[in-house]
Amino acid sequence: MSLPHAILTALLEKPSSGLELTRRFDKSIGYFWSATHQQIYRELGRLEAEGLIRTLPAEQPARGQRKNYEVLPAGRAELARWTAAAHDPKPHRDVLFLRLRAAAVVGTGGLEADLRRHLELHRRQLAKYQEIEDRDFPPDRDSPQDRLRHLVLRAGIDLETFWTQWLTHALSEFAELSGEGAGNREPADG
Amino acid sequence: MSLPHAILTALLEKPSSGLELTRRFDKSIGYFWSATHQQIYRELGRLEAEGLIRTLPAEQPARGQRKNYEVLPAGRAELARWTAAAHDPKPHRDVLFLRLRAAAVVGTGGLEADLRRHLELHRRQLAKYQEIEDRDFPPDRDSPQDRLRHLVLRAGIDLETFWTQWLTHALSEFAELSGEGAGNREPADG
DNA sequence: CAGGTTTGTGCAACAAGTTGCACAACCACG
DNA sequence: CGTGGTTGTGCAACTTGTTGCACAAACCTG
Repeated sequence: MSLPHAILTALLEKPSSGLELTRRFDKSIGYFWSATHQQIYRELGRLEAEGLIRTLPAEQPARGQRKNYEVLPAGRAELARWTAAAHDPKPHRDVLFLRLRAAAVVGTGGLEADLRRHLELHRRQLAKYQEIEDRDFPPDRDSPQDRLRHLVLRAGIDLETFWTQWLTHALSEFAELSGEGAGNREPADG
Repeated sequence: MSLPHAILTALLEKPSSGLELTRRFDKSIGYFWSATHQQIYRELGRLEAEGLIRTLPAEQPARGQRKNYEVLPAGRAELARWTAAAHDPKPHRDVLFLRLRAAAVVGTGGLEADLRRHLELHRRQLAKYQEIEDRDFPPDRDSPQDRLRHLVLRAGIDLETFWTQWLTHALSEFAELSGEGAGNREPADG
């Protein structure tokens, strides 16, 4: 439902080929919407068939040749419509919560190490985001576009902050649990 | 990848029929892993075929008859293995961030109203979680199982807190943007 | 006991995302 | 000039989740 609109946005920011798009989805856009090149090519084909984008008229190459796409007015209109339309927030489908719930039943053995690993990963991601913020969003530059992009980055920073704090708390709970004596790793059998 | 394990967890907590599971997925488990009854029935069939669960031997009914499932030792082992295995955290795939990024290109018209709606929804969800916390996690009850479940609930509370704060911030930015004069709703055309 | 509603189980088709691979052109290097 | 790596495009099969519907039994209610 959303990948075509992510592509339209990226193409409006700058007309690109499939591979260029893939690279941008590995960087900035990919922080909140990842996609493989296979997905992107498939979607580019659909969007072209629907008349929302077209290849830049300069070139008309054969298979295996680079193609540059740009957004047509119908594509811009569709993106504007989608952006303004109501979308319900979806619950956070996180495997980690599931695993904690499972651990309450089958024991916490091995889980702690992975929590530590996650903590480290989230700390790194947080540092990366903060670096981007320092580099790309100095206090003076202040166009509406900058503000909106900054807003998205802030969400990323705040979410990573949440994860580092929550994982730290979780690990301290784990430490207490295993410090309370035997019988805590494997709860009573059903 | 995770639904079967969610079902195993739920069945270990209490052997149930498909519909009972569906109801529990609409409540507590569904806060972080939702599933429809169709998904659940399909998965129950697979889990039974793999020998991880079985119908309670008491009854052996025909189609349209209630069936109660319980977890077999192999199922418990698989759940323990999965819980302890390493899983990489996935990026937050949120449509809202995509829409903000799109709004930076096609304008913010209409988006503000939906942000307000989201804020209201997240406030309500937060209130619901806090109610559950007050009701189900008094400071005295303190078994390892309780602690782990409380940890998951805390994550839900903190995430909803994040959303309400971030959305409030986003709306204040929007107010500033539209207060700065004309030409801000539709950025310069390409 | 006839007829409608609720409860419970389940299939089929579809949509979205993932994985694996194929293949063309271009470029560098001996 | 040929051959091997890199760049770029794309198909096919699979997995997971969603939507729509079918159908049986149980339970009311006149």
